[in-house]
Amino acid sequence: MGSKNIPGEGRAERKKRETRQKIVKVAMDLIQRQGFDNTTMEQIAEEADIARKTLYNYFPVKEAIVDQYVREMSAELAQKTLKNLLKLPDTRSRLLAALDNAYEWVEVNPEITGICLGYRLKNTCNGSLNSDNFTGTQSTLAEIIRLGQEAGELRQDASVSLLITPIEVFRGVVVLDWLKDRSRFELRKEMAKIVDLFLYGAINREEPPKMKHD
Amino acid sequence: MGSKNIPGEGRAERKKRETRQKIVKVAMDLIQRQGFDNTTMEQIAEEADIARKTLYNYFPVKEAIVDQYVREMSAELAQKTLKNLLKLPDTRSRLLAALDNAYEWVEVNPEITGICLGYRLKNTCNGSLNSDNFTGTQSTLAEIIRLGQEAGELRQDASVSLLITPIEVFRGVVVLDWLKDRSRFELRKEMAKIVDLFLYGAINREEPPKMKHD
DNA sequence: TATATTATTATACAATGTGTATTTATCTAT
DNA sequence: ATAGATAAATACACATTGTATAATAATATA
Repeated sequence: MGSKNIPGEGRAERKKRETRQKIVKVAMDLIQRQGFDNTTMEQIAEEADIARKTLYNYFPVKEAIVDQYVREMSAELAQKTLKNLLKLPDTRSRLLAALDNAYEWVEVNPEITGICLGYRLKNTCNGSLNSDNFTGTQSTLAEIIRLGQEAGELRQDASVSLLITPIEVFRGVVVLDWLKDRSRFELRKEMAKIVDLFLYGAINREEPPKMKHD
Repeated sequence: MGSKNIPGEGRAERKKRETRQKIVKVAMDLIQRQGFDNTTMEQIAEEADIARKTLYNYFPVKEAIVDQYVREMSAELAQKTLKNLLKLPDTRSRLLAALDNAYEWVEVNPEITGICLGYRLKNTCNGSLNSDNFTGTQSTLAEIIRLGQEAGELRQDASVSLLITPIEVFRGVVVLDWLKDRSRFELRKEMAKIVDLFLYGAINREEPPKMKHD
């Protein structure tokens, strides 16, 4: 514990950070072993050797602990993924690779994924918009889109943030769909279709456009 | 109460249906007046003149009452909307009209919308997939896409259910985005951009149907 | 009418999350 | 180094949620 000495950090701040880390570690151990619902805040507090009320000082709800954990994983994953992106030839393959990486994790951690997505949506609604709300996957996707625009491959009349919306959301939805019934389809195959739809749109290109005004 | 006599319905079934309706009515009155969090299940039960436990027999969680209400509203709205769709010339205008209608309601009921979306996502995760999980807006969008495919306007190599995913999801996301900070943009303008993106895709084209926005 | 079935209820319970006040640890200025 | 300021940790009490159990009431069916 406290292996890293961060310069402008007093004892209090360091201990807080350590406690926070310990909570996440201890909580995730319990949750992975017993399931989310079967793990109480009491237990987590006990195991982390703090009072229950203190635990609530660090994380206002149980889901927030899971969210913190997923953010850390996601950031870590994004860092690794980012390096490999430039090796790939175009936007399509980059998108597929990035999503593929993310799903690998999702497939192994379905419960955690579901809890985290639900929590984030709820928070989005309640409007407490955090500035550090940017997850690892999101930053990866943003970079892919930026690269695509730079190369002239993607349309430039739409901002990165507008373009990221659909693809980011597709990701969430496909995951949810898959969580509902894991045997129904293969996550990756479905994702490939969605990426295609995102890139080329829903309009039929075989025939000339039929957009007539009257 | 009990104004409609449904043929094969005994006394018990009728009373159950009536109680259910009464709960939704009473609960929504309270929630609209006091807010969701300030309305307790105790209060709702009291007002509906049933025991708290009985209330839980009808709705397992408070959010489920709101969801039920939104479903009813949504179905009603969809019926009205559907009639006007055929008068419109193409998919683009139909999509915009349908979403426009839906947003009118959302703008008036932001809290309810947020609660309902959050609840549905959570349920999706937990995998209890209801067969009657199809909302009014979804059926409207499905019909629009079906019409578009029939006219050869939309690509036919993708199923309705696949095509509906992105547009349905866009809808949710734009709403969420708007809920976060209602002053930031106009719901309808943003939606128009998203519809374009859905139809024409993110790829840069030689003769592009450029997005028309400021 | 008698009986089986199902819904309602009272009661008790575990757990979540909050508010308040007290104690403890850390930081800062002298 | 010490005293006071500041912030965190804690104990305690509380309202609320949602569940489990068993007794009671209402309804359907024979």
